Amino acid sequence: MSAPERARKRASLLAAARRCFVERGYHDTKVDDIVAAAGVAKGTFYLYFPDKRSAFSALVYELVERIETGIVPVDVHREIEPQVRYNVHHVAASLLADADMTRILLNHAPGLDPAFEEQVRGFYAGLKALLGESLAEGQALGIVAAGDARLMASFIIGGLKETLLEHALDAGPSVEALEGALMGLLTATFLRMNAKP
Amino acid sequence: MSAPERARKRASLLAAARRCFVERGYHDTKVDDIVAAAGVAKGTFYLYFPDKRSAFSALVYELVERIETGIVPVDVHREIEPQVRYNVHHVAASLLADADMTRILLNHAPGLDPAFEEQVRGFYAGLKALLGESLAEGQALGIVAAGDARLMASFIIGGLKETLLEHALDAGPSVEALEGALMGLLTATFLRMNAKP
Amino acid sequence: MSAPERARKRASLLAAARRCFVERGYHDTKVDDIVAAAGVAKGTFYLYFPDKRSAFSALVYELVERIETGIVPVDVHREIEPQVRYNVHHVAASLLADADMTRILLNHAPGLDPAFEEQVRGFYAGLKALLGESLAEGQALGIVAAGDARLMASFIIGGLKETLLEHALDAGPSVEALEGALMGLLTATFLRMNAKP
Amino acid sequence: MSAPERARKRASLLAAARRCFVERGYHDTKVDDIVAAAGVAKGTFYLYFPDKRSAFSALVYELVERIETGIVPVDVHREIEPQVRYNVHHVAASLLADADMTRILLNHAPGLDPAFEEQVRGFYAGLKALLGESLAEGQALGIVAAGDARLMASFIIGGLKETLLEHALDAGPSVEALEGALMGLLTATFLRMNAKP
DNA sequence: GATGAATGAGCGTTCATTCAT
DNA sequence: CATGAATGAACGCTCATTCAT
Repeated sequence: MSAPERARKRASLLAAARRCFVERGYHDTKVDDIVAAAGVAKGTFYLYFPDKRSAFSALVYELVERIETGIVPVDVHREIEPQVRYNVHHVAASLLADADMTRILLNHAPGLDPAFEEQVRGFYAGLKALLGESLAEGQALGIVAAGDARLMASFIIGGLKETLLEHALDAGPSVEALEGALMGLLTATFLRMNAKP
Repeated sequence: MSAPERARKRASLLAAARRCFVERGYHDTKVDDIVAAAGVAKGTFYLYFPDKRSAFSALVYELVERIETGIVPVDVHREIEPQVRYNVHHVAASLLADADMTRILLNHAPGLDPAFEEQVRGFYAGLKALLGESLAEGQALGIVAAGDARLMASFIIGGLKETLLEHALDAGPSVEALEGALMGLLTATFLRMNAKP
Repeated sequence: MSAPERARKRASLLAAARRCFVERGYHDTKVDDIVAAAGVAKGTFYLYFPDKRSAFSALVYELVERIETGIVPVDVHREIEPQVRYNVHHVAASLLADADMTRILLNHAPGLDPAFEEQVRGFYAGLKALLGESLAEGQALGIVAAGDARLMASFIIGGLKETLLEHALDAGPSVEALEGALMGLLTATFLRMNAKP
Repeated sequence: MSAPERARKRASLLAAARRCFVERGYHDTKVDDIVAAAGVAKGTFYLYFPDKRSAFSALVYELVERIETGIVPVDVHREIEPQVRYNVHHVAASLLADADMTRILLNHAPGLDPAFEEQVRGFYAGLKALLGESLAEGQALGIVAAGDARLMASFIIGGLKETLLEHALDAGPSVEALEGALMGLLTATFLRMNAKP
């Protein structure tokens, strides 16, 4: 079997797994459900994943990767607003393009088991560090509200998680509208982007 | 068995359950663990709870109740800052007085099963509605930043969840310090409390 | 459940397991077979044994213990023949009283897994050491044929294993007859018991 | 594929299988292990053997054949000692040249399953019959100790199995030394070869 | 012939729940 | 009420075997 063929098969299994995890959560999804959804025999699952946990982990990892690689650290010497807007857009679009996985990442992933929680927490920690640095720089330039930058970063990440999850769960207005609203919220509160360096 | 005696036993079982859930998470906690921790026989558990899920649910409900009943809707015609500070204090103190349960409520509770998720979501929805109304009133009075009040409420709730969870997980500085920092963050961003009605 | 009651139940499970192991061998005996033979539910098995292997091990251990504790080291300063006869009788009777277990000990036990093999080999090693010492003493007294006593001990143990297993498998003549024949064989070959110290 | 080519491939598969069975035992050797060791694909195995059992069986059969065909019935009218020595040498050398297979034949083979056990028992039965006849003849000539010749044959076979297995397991002294010791043991006990017909 | 992906029956073990004492 | 032995459905994972390429 050629490598891309194998990859395609793996992806199809992963897609089936995603559907199941989304519908029933991790613990209520049986390997039998996944293979039934994928239309293969049980043993086939284990040709592509060492165990059930790995399939779940792969799904989360995929999403995390996609988000992380797309984020650009804000360069405070260039115009701020478009950069922030881009990052908000990237994160929101990544998550909302895949509302199912958002639910999984934000809702089911924590509390699975310590090792797994670590993976997810690491992801957030990375985001927070990145954002925290940008905020600190911005504060030095007077374009970000004063205060503990690390705390602010956590607060913002939390705010984004909550609003995006809500959107993913309730299928709210368009992504564009949500992004606009979030940008408005950020500029009205944390960012003073009319201030010039 | 007298009613209070029964209540005491139930509480002791619940306490044991909490310890277990905190240490191992819901799925890795066996009923055997709980009864062992409580020092009773296995059957006894089922005299007080119809099943394992109910015990977990009761723990969450307890915490949710405690928080909800203590929140005071902000009366915008009186001085804002102490009221907000009180609510922040109440929520933070409730959660952090019980870092274990915070972890459970914020980390393990979602994704358990649809019915349970509903319970937790309902709790947050209530908080957001309450906060959203207050924010809207505040905006009318010019003491809250402009923008979609409901979105703002979700964002703030999300920010609080994230920062409080982080605190519960990492055992950060004192509750008082955290509260102070959060108040600073809120007043620097969402609230314009120096504006007078 | 009282201790003896529990012991009785365990013994009944063990008896069922023995029947199954004897009929089908270790690997072809399923836990389902054992519990069916014992007339209990599957879970019950695991109340008495941590796993399938342990039940098997317990059976072998039981027999090994019974044999080992009954063996008396030959005191060469007292009359030899009755002591040897007693030991032969003890071993033969122990094994043949329980032809099933003999089959298991001599046929199925080796080759199960390294840890288990060790247990069985240790048992034989003990027997050989004991016998070897007696033979060496006997040689010093001129009542045992000359030669490498350790090798002789192994040879005799092997001979006993083979003849007793054959007897267990083919249900030969009475135990008494077999014992008599074996004594005859030993006195005609290894032992010179008419020689006096 | 030419017949010898096919035979060579089969032999290579068998060699790989032997290595695996020796290292891990029958049940812990997977067909995957064998084909990996042989460097062929899984399906190939089934072109040469109908199933896993057959490969094992073939290995045992090979050894059994080699031993059986080399044994010479003792002609009591010619000098006994060299003939016995030759047979002891042949059996010992066959087994010990291949300590691995000895372990398999003597340790793992029994207890695999009833059909297989039959094969191995048949082999021993043949040896015993052959030996028993020789012993009986020898007794008639006064050069073998008196007693039940069949029992004696079993005893001797058992003794040889045990000592040879021990040697295979513990890697004792040289084959020659062991053979010498065994001959000494046999002549000191069962055989009176100095007696002349 | 050779390959190796796919199969699916099968099994050991777990654990929430029940109920006779 | 309390107990804890018993239950049995359920599940993750294995691996000998098959068969389309």
